[in-house]
Amino acid sequence: MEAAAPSPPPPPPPTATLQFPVNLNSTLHEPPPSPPPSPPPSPPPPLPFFHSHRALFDEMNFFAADDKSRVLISAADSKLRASDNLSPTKLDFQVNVGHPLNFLTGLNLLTTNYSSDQSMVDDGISSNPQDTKTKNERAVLQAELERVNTENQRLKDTLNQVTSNYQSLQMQFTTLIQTQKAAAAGDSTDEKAGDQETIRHGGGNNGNNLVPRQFMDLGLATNVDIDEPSMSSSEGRSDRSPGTTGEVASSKRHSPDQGSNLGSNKASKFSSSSSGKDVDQTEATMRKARVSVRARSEAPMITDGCQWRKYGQKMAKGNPCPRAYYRCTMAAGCPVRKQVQRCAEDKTILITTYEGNHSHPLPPAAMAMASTTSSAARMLLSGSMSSADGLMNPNFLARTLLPCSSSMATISASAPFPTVTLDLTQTPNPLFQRPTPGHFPIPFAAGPTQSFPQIFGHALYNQSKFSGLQMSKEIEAPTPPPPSQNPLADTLSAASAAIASDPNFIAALASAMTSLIGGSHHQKENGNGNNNVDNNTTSNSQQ
DNA sequence: CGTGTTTGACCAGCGC
DNA sequence: GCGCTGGTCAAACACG
Repeated sequence: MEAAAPSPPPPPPPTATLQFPVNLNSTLHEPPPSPPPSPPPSPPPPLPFFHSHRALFDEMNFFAADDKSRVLISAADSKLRASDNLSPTKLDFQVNVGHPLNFLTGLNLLTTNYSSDQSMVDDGISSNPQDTKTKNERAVLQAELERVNTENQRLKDTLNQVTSNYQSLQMQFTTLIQTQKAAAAGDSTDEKAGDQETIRHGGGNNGNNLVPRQFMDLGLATNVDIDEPSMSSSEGRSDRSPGTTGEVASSKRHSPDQGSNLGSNKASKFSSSSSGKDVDQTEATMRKARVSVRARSEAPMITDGCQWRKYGQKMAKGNPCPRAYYRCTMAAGCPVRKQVQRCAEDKTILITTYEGNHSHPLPPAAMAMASTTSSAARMLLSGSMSSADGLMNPNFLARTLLPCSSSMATISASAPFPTVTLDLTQTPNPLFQRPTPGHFPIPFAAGPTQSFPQIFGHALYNQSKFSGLQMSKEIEAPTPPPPSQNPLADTLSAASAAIASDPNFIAALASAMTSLIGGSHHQKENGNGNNNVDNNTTSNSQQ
């Protein structure tokens, strides 16, 4: 009974709702309700914080909305400038704008003399050498702020451009696939080879461009997926009025058939034309594509930023832990559903399986996970469309979806549903292991080398269709995925590495993911998985 | 009273 | 056809 858990009403999201990436230091989260009566407990000024958190501005801004970013920085800036009404706690925070250089000394002075600086900071008449020094340091800090602002803006511009390119190329890719499908209809054997070839070598530009675009989809793609329009058709079914029962039946009960269509009738259906039927079929297939996420968590459910309503629970065969069924309630008719179940072998592993695409805007917190799963599903289905087997190299997904981790991605296109599994239980990336005060520390903690197969689920062991891509070899290997084994993987590796090498992106991604998963604790505690992420999505009492 | 959860019943697919 | 299983429904219930 999840609802039975004591769930005090979530505290109203503080103004610093973007703190979620900053959860590395919970002390920064606590807005001082009133100026602390005493200075920070630690005698030495907390300036060193700043050094370690300097990059947080980048990572926060990376995902942050513009306004919030500016607010954040301007707030810090104002704190640097203001000398009044600054509590010692706030002063600690301001230090975070610092530069890893020696001007910490200057800040130290500022802090040390804070109580008596009220008059000397702004009067501008003091000839005190300390004052001059302080001013210099302030100037340095302001310059640094300017630099950070500029960098942030540049990153956002780059982000927008990449996103735009991605969407454009994705459309081209889809068109290309369908065109090839039409051309090669009826010849499934050649079709597979041709599609694989398309992915690997399909046009120097396309093949190369495709990779980073899909990679970027991880955090940037919106929920407005290509199949989004068709979601409206599924919205009617949520009413569950008797009149829509037929639709429900057609959309739900036929799912296995749709899954089989991936292998049998899909080609002809996709090659029929570019009419809405194709779109419907794609959408229907997409909705049935599943993305599973394995993560270590003792929370009943990982926080992905969405609102979910539990609508069923069943005991699944072969697992003593019940499987819970949730549907997204962030918007009426949202077709997204997920199943949550603990791994039978290791109950610390939570297996969350997502299905469908959101038919509504998502908060930033949900965007990351939703985009990840959506991308995985789309990629899987792209593979399905290009290949009757719906195959992809696991490295592709692993590096495309989670480039900064070594988590493994596996795919099963076998019946009943094509499934992508993202294994986050063995992420060695310290970013994911960083203990987060105030947050649930488990989620991405790297446990011992996992002993589970990288794939799970009903039919996932039936990987006969994957033999051609050495899936099983990698899947069964208990070690991290080996280096890429084909040109596609090489290309992807290079592209992913290039992007992943950006420390800002890594930090941002890590923060986002950490936040997403780390919030699971709060979700259970206060029934709000977003309260630390986005004030626009507040009041979403989950479960 | 509204919202969300629980849980038994129901339905469809699948294998024998 | 029958039983098993996965998935969903919906009435009952809990909670704020």
